[in-house]
Amino acid sequence: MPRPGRNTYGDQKPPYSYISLTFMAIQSSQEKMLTLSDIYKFIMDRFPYYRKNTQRWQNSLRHNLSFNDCFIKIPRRPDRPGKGSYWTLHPNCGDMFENGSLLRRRKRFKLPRSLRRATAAAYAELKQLENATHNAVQEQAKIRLAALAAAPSHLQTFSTEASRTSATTYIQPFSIENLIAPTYKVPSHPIPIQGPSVPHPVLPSFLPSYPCSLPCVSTASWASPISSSDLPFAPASLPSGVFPQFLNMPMTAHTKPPGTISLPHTISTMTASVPTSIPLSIPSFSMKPGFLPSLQIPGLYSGRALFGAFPMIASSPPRRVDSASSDTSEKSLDIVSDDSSK
DNA sequence: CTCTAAATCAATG
DNA sequence: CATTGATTTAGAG
Repeated sequence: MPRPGRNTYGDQKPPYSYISLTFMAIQSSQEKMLTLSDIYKFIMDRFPYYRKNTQRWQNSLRHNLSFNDCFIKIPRRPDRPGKGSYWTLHPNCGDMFENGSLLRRRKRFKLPRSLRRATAAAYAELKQLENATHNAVQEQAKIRLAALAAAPSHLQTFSTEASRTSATTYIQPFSIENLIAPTYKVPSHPIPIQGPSVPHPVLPSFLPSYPCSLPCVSTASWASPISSSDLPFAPASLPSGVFPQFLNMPMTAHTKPPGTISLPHTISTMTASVPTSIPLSIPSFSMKPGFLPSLQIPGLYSGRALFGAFPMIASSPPRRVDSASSDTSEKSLDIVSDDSSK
């Protein structure tokens, strides 16, 4: 009995349907999600039969992707450009081949009309989110550039009383670094986001795992421009019980532009409440000037702010907050800083 | 054999 | 690349 995984069919046609092949390809991937060309490659790598007549079977495969509800199209992230969407498996289609036959299923996996519409709506929503997020980033860039042209007085409202009275706090008050990544102390309460707001859609429970950023605009502070002892983040709101796989997943912090910082930390705990919140533990790490950090947790889908973690600077001066009253109310936060001294 | 999933061809966006 | 329809092929019971 041939098993999927090792190719022993030579030039003979493997006894798998296109659905099976696609299923295998997506399952084999780390993120359970592949582009069309990735799927092509998986099949052609494993089964020499499909190295010929590509036009024919690839057209059939595309037909299958569109036709079968068990395949869901996921939009690309803006930070992962390329052609084509990602394809993933509907989480409820796992028992499609429960009878063992990968050739023909007992029954087609078909979604009710309403769910098909919901899937399409979620897809549209995600694309909208990408746009909104991009717009938010652009807006922030404008605001910060405008701040560069103007006096930096309102930036100082982010700083503490002590730093405002200290002439040495801003060594280069007009530097890009101070505008893009200004030194400021964030109080125990989250900074209200001003300017363009990012939509906060409901997470469809049927959407699959997906690496994403978390909406992390919240309490945190860091020093500019080089080293940081804390990273801005908030407990992430997640649907409960849907994605157990994000436990112990590595996290990375993305900067824009450019680059990625790998955080040697994983999500260790997860409460069971609804919505689930994840206490994140993040050590100190260095950031270069000009960053827009965001947390990335592979394996977790969230249709929320794709660049939600960067600190927003309000176009109008926010009310000043005194960091001295640092009685933190964020009990779910679990910040681990190996830089105990600031 | 019947039923219907799967494959194929192909038009269209 | 993606969607959809029409049509044929073929697996399962």
